[in-house]
Amino acid sequence: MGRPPTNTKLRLLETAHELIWRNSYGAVSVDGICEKANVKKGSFYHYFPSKADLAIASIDWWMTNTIPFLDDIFSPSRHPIDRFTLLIDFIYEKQEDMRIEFGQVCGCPFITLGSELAAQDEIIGAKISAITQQKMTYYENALRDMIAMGLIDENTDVKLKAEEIYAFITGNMMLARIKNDLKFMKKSLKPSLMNLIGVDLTPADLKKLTI
Amino acid sequence: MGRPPTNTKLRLLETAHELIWRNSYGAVSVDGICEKANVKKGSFYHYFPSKADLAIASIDWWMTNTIPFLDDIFSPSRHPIDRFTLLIDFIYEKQEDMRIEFGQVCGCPFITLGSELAAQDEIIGAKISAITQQKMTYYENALRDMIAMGLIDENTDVKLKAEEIYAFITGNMMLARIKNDLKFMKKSLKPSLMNLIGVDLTPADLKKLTI
DNA sequence: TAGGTATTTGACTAAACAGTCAAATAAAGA
DNA sequence: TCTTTATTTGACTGTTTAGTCAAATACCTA
Repeated sequence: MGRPPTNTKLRLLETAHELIWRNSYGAVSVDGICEKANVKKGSFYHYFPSKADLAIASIDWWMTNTIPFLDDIFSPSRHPIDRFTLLIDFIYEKQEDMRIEFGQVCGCPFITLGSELAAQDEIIGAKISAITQQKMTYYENALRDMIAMGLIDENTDVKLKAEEIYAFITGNMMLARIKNDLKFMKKSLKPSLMNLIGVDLTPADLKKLTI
Repeated sequence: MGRPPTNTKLRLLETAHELIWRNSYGAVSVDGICEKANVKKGSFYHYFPSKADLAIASIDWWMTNTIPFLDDIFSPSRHPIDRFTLLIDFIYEKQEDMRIEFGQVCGCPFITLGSELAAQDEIIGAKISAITQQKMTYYENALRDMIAMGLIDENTDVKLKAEEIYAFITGNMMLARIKNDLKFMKKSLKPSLMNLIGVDLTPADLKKLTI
C-alpha cells in the first residue's frame, strides 16, 4: 500500500559520505550534496531533519558497510599477524583508490569528521568514540590470540596495546591525508606496526611486509 | 611619521587561533573573530586579504611562538630521553589547560586544521607538511644522540623512527580531542612512546613515566 | 479505477556569510 | 599647526546558507 521506497535516501548517504570525506563537513553544503545526488532540497529534508543528522547517518551507514570487511580481516580463522597485515592492505588499497579517483589521499573518514566536529557536537564525538572502541576490540582479540600463540610477550596489556595500535594507524592516515602522500603507508607502515605490536620477525620477513 | 602600529593584527591572530583550534575553520566566521577580538570588519580586511590568509598567518604565528619551547625541550644539553618526556609533559599541560579553560581537549592545532583544509587548500597542506617535517627534525637529532649513547639499537633508521614517533603522538592527540579525554595521554603516552622508540627501561623506571 | 500513502517538487524565507569602500580619525614629525 | 601616513569605522553588497512548506506526483492495493 502506498508509494514504494526509492534509493533517494541511500544516494544522499553515499554522496554526503564521499563529499565530506574528500573535503570536510564545513566545506560541503546541503545544496552541494543535493546537486551531486540529483535530489531536490525538499526531498533532502523529507529524509533528514538537518545537515548534521545526515552526517551522523552517513557515519553509521559507512560503519555498517565496513563491519563485514573487518569481520573477514579479523576472522579467528586467520593467523593473527595476517589479520594486521591484511588490515593495512585494506586501508592502503582504499586510500590509493581515493587518490587515483579524486587526486587526494583522504585518510580515515571517521577521524577526519570527528576531529572537525567533536568540539561542536557531542553526539558526533560520542559516535566516533564508540567506533574507535569497536575497532580496538578487533585488535584486542587478535592480540590475545598472539599471546596464546607465544608470538608476543604474555604480559602484554592488550587494551593498552590496542589503543597504541589504533593511535598509530590513525596518526599515519591523518599525516597521509595532510601530505597527500602514501609513501610511508606503503613502505613502512606494516613493519613499523609489527614492531609496535612487539612481534619478533626476522629482517627477511620484515622486508616482505612492504606493500 | 604617520600613525604608529597597534596590536590589532596580533589580536586577530590570537583570536583566530583560539577559535579555530577550539572549534574548526569552517565553524568560525570572520564576523565571529572580529567580535571576539573587538575589531571592526573593515580593520580585519585592512590586515588580511581573506579569511584563509588569516588562518595561514595564525599558523605561522603559532609555530613561531612554539619554536623557542621546542628549542628548549630538545636542547642538546638535555638527556635525549628527557627531551621526549619533557615534550609529552609540554603537550599534556597545554591540553589540560585548554580542557580546563574551554571544557574541551583541543588536540594539535596544526593537525586539526591541516586535516580539515589540506584537501581544499594546497598552501595549507604544504604549510602543515613543512611544520611536520620541522618537528620531526627535532626527533631525529634526539634519536641520533640516543644511538651515540647506546640507548637504542645503533641500526635504528632515525628518519623512519622520527616519523613513527610523530604519527604516534599525533594520533594520540587526535583521539584525545575526539574523546575529549586525556586519560591515555596522562597515564600511558610516555611509557608507550619509550617502547616505540625502543629504549630499554626497567619496569620501575617505566612506572615513573606517568604524568 | 479509486483511495491511500510515501515521495518529489520548486518556490520561498531569513539569517549568515565573505568581502568592499569611501570617509573619518589618530598620532608622529616637520 | 600642518602634512603625512597608517589605522579605524560603519554602512554596504551580493551570495550562499540551512531550513520550510503546500502542492503535485507516482505507485501499490483493494
